[in-house]
Amino acid sequence: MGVTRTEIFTQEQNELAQMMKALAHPARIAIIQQLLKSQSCICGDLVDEIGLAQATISQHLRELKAVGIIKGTIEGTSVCYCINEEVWKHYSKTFGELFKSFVEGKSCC
Amino acid sequence: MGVTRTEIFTQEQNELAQMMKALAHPARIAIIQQLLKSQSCICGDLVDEIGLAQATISQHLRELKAVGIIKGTIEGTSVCYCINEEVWKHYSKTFGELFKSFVEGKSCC
DNA sequence: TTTATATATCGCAATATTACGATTAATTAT
DNA sequence: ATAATTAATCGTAATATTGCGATATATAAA
Repeated sequence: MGVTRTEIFTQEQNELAQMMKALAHPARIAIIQQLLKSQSCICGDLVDEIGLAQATISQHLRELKAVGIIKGTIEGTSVCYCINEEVWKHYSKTFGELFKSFVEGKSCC
Repeated sequence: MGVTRTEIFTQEQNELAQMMKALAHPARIAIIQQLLKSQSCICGDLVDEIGLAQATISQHLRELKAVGIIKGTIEGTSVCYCINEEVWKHYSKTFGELFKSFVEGKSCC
């Protein structure tokens, strides 16, 4: 009990859920929004702009990196993060397909 | 420690995160997919098709209902669930806007 | 009224997430 | 070499989520 039973779901369902989960925290949304605006992509700037501890931001960055949605490049003593275009497009397409699969007026109640 | 610090984020960021969270579980994705296919929308059928206990499915249904993405109608002794069109469109639009705000080739690393 | 059926809720155990201080590791500047 | 700077990781506490059996609730059938 207490563990998500991924084995009973399809790969697609698990992947969709994982994608959603990666963005299911306001700090991670904030990070993504910053990177989309594409000004400061330096980790330290993200720490300043979002009001969480450095360790916490680093943890959120790791989660986003784990699903591939961002990538980081070391620049001297700091790290520059940005959106991984390829993965971002994949997310965009997958989410888009889910939402467009809704057929207007088909609701039964 | 251990509580999401919603107070330091914008309403938009919190709302986006909450929307993602509602769909951040394969069982809830599976439920939504079933309702999109719009055959069996009866709770009991969902329990049969997804392999989780009745209590667990009921809990996931409650979470989806809590964010308004589905609605349930009592039909005799059973309950018919379906997508809430209005809320679904709102989700679709909000997610769409986030993803289309990505500017091609702007990544700095 | 009694019984059967369907769903929601309660209570609990297992696990996961969030946050942060402290520390480590790696690079740059002195 | 040493100190300063930046980010990752460790360890831990607080809280949230997941799953399910048991029970409650509500309607329908007998």
